[in-house]
Amino acid sequence: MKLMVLDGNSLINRAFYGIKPLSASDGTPTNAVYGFMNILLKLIGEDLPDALCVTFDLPDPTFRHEQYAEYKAQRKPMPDELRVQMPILKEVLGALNIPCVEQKGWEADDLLGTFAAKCETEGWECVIVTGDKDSLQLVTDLTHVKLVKTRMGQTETTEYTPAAFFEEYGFEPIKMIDLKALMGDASDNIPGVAGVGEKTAMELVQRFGSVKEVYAGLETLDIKDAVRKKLDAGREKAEMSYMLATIRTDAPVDITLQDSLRREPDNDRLYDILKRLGFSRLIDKLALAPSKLSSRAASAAVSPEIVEVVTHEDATTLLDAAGTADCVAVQLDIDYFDSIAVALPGGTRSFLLRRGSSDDFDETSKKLLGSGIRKAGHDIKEIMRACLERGIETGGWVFDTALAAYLLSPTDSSFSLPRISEQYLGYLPGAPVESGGQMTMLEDAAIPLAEYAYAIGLLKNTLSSDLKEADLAKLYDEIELPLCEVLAQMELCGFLVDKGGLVKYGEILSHGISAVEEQIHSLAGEDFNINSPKQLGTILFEKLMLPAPKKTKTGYSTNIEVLDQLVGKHPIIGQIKDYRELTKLKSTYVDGLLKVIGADGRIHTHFQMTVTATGRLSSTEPNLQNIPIRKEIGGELRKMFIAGAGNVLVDADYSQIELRILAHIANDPVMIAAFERGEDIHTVTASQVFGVPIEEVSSMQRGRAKAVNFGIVYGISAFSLANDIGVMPQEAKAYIDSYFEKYAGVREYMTGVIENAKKLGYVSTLFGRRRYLPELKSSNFNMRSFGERVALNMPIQGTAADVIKIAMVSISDKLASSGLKGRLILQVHDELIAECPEGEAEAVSRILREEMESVASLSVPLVADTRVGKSWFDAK
DNA sequence: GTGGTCACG
DNA sequence: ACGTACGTGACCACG
Repeated sequence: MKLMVLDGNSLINRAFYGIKPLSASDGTPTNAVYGFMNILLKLIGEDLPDALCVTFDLPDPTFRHEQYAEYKAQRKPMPDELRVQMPILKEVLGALNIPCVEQKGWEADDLLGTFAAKCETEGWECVIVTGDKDSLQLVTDLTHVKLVKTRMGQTETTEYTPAAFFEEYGFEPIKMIDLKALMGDASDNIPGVAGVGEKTAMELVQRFGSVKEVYAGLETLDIKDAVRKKLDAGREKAEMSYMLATIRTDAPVDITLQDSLRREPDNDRLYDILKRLGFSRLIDKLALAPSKLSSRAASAAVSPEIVEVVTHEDATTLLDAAGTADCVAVQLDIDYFDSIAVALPGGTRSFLLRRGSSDDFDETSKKLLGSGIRKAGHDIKEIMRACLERGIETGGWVFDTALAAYLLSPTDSSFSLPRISEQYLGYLPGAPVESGGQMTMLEDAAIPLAEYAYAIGLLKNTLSSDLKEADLAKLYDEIELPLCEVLAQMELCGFLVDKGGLVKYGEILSHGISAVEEQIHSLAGEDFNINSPKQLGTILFEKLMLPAPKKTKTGYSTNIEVLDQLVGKHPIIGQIKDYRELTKLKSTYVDGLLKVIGADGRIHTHFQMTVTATGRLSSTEPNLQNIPIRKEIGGELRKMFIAGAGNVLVDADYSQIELRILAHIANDPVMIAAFERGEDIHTVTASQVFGVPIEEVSSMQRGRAKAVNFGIVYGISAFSLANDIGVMPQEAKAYIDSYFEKYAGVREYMTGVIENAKKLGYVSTLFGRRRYLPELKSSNFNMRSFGERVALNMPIQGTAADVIKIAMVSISDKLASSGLKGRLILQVHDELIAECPEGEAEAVSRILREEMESVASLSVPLVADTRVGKSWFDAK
């Protein structure tokens, strides 16, 4: 049997400080409860305990440690945002049927120790979960401690067994008491021996075993005189500290091990609480359904009446109404085009048409999708693509609920229709319907569609007024919505691939891989899976005894940084680097791309419009935005991306768009002047930072200046810059200081943008795109620093994203209106690729360049370079 | 499903 | 004193 006992106070504290602020719709802070739940569920999943309980301490300073009561009183009080979450957590635990243990006057450690002792008596295993190292003294063969850390919202645990503890500390767990008796512990008000700190205490315990033995041999043992003196003076304090540091195991808790055996949660109650807290992902994860009561209550007010359109006459009536309406809401099944639902504005009904049961289904749906009817939909780019693929003409899409929700808050985790409907309307469409009661004539599968259409109609109202309120309407109407069709066309077009060439290239790679693999295995003296970081780590750092410079939480790190440090120490390293490079190319690119070449020989990526936090697009299935180019062998791959017969590719990319945007936003005269004169910005920066004339900048200096420029865009820190360019942090700091001295406008921008973001709670781009930054309010240093870096970066990266999106829309218009055959086929953040007949190359190049450069008039010129070629390799 | 690794801007 | 660049997606191993 296994008991898991969680240190409630410690864990909720960790969660509170480690997780960005979250709140329920009524404003109640919820981050600590959320974090606690995640830790709890993760650990239960990992450890599968038979019994569970959570301890909470209610310290009563007069009961124990009375001498130090005054220190306790000075402890920082719990922040209000955390205090209000304590009862909520207990409520959740109650619904989970997990017992909470509180005992006035007893500290968390004593309660944990008491449970551990109970387990030891019964022969149960015990896992103590806490964020506090104090309880490590409880570790035995039966009792393990899992130490929880939260980093960047991620929770990590380290399990301490007696062996793991010994490896780290060099003595047995129980000797923790001796350690603390000597070094003391300010947070627990244990004085320790004055003048003895961690280092000395560790050494004493490791060498002599215990406080007792140290004092027994104080005169004779080999101890530095200075230390001996301090120990002698602190004898009494040490004895008292030993007592204070010893965790007690006799707290009078009235919960038995039997009481803590796991029981089924009270699902209805749990659902209601989690819903109130807005923890929808948790609800999904726990597969909780609304209880019958709350389901009816939540949806009764807004569920539409579903009307099936059967006769020709029904259809005509609907089409007439839709044609005169300002905007109708439409949802359809884009996989089969078998059903389509329509909701009229202001109505309470949702109309459903289905192939097979509606007369003239094809005819009617065609009219509904046509440009004569103004429509709102969810993810209209996907709908447009689906229509284009089937040769169905479509138009009249004037609202997209997914895009609207994305613009309002791009960092939300999902923009699925039910999610945003629940978020903005409190209505969950497509929820399982109670069977029995009123019989419905409709198949269950069709009901969600009708409810979705209805939700889209309601959402349009809410979201469009929210967009106006947040000054996002222009961005939405003039950039995002028009872009949908551009992207749908690009996806439809696709990128032609030389399949035969790709296969051959794959074969060459395979030969290379076999050869390298063989060499690696022979150098290692055994066969193993080189792709397994675990096995590779064992070979490198245990068998070959190479120095392991870095560890990950699961083992040795074997990433490229580590390997680079080991180059020259063993011939296997270079081979492993080659192996990695070759297998990456083979599996991700050659095999991966071959899998997604369409019947037309072209690759049709999917552009995601609602994924990134900054407004960029992303590309999936496959990702065409990360095709290799930096290394020679990978660049070969771009030769396989080609133009069709008689066509060429036109590649246009912005030059230094992010730094130009920075120059504009920061209104920095030095940087603006450099761009106006058309100078190489990295060289200019080097000249500024290193104080040498432009002509004398060395390539090393230019390289470092380039890293500084990148760093500025990302929200720089001396540490990371140093790491990046391989200098000492002081040196990196000197570069940054010098940079800010020369580019004073940039410095002002950096401080100003953060200040402003703290005031407003968000940052925005030149075109008004927003990103909210709750991290800035975090009391956790790392979290807050992250928020500050994002505040610096998002306006730059996001403005660049806006700029190229605008260019895409105008290029697409211009290409069509000038009667050219050329079409855009790909976007890679600052680069656009078009395909056109050879004869159009010049005209298309000019359109790309001109439209890209004239998107906005900034205080620096926007510059785009174009090239023409038969393959992506040639055109770049 | 998650973490490590590595491809891109 | 804290631990460190910004934004993505795909593949593999492993639990």
